[in-house]
Amino acid sequence: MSAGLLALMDCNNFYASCERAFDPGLAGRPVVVLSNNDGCVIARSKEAKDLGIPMGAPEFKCRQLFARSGVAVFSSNYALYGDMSARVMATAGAMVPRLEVYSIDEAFLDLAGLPGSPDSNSRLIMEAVKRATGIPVSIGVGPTKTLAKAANRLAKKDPSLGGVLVLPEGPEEPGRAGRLEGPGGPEGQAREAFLTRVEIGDVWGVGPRYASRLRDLGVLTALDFIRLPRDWVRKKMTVGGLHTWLELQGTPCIPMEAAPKPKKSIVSSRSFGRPVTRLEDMREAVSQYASRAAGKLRAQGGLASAVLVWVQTNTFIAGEPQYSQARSLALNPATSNATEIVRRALEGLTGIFRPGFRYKKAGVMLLGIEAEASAQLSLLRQMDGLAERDARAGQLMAALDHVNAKWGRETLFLASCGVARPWGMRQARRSPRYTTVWSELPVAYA
DNA sequence: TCTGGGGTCCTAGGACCC
DNA sequence: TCTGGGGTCCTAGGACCC
Repeated sequence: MSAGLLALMDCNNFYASCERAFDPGLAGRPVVVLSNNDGCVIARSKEAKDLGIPMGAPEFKCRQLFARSGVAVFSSNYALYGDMSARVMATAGAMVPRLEVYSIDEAFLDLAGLPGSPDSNSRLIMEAVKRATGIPVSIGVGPTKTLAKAANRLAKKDPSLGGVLVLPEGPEEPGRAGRLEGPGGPEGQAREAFLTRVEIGDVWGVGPRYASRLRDLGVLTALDFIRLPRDWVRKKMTVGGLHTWLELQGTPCIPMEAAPKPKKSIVSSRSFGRPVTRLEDMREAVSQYASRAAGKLRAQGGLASAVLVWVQTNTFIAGEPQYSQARSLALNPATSNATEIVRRALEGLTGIFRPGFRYKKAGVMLLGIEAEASAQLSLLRQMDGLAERDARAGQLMAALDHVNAKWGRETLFLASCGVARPWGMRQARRSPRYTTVWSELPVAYA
């Protein structure tokens, strides 16, 4: 049995590829997708990267280049991307014994026990996903998650690999030839050659802070990194760094997760489309965020025991008066009831809102989340007859979720969230929600 | 000269991920 | 004028307890 044969599948330029999947006219054209409020570039097709458009570049600084070079520009369309992601995951998941969704555009795949070589299996998966969804993916395979990530990175960088890179299994694999040969054997040499090609900043688990500190010490590649003394890594980079160090050498430290873990905190926050100055508008926005957070909480079957609300002005604008403040309030008993969570969030807002500022952003966070199933039933509440009220609130929320699942987000919503929403996001160039809203289905006819 | 030795809980801050 | 929105984990240090 070959333990630890892991693949990382990563969608290429995912958001840009989603836009392209429904609009063949975009083939070969540079495509970029903007963040919420159309603020900055968060996804680029290959053609857009070749134009030198950097990740995270503010839209207003690129506007001329976009126009000059015929770049197709989209507001982000998470309804579309989330649904396309589910289709990609379902397609790949049907072909492997286990799949762990790691992010909207990435999954770890367990390839152990499949007939055929890892390379041919990876290519079959790549083709199946492309056929079913139109989304191109790259796949890296290795004995640990960190090595699979690194292999994936190289598979994307080096076009000659055709989107797939399989690393040799390492000397650490018990009972394998590599172990007998030691690090100097052919597999050990191949591994070293590979690690030399992985820049230190590209290693999963090494962020900008550590990367810069390591470069100062002359550690430029993954190979340099694994040659550092174990104790130094443990001391300077804590256990996380040590896991990275071990995983790069073929020792698995980060296991596959069967099911996504329930969130311990849930955040809903947005920058406003234009500055908010009036309390009424702020109350609508906070209502909206609190009720979105409550919806996410119910979706994972949780109850929150506290809600944190915060507001802030635009820290980018020098010379304008700045203000930011947060307040947290207990939810007792813990609840997922949107009306109750909104009520408490608005209470908190009343305490922190100061007139005379141009607010840029607000948010709501749910904390102290426990599983609904394990929630304690308060004897006191039952005796008070409050249990009945709780049950009715629960039915109301279930009805709300049901209607919105069936007919689309926000078919039903709390009146306190407002209707006109002058503070709402800028989304000037959103594509249709092709796959999740009936009226926006793509049209195909002769 | 001497100034114990653990535990637990909480918070803030720093690092990372997408 | 204009710069996203989510998350997690680890550690150090303080408060408090015996």
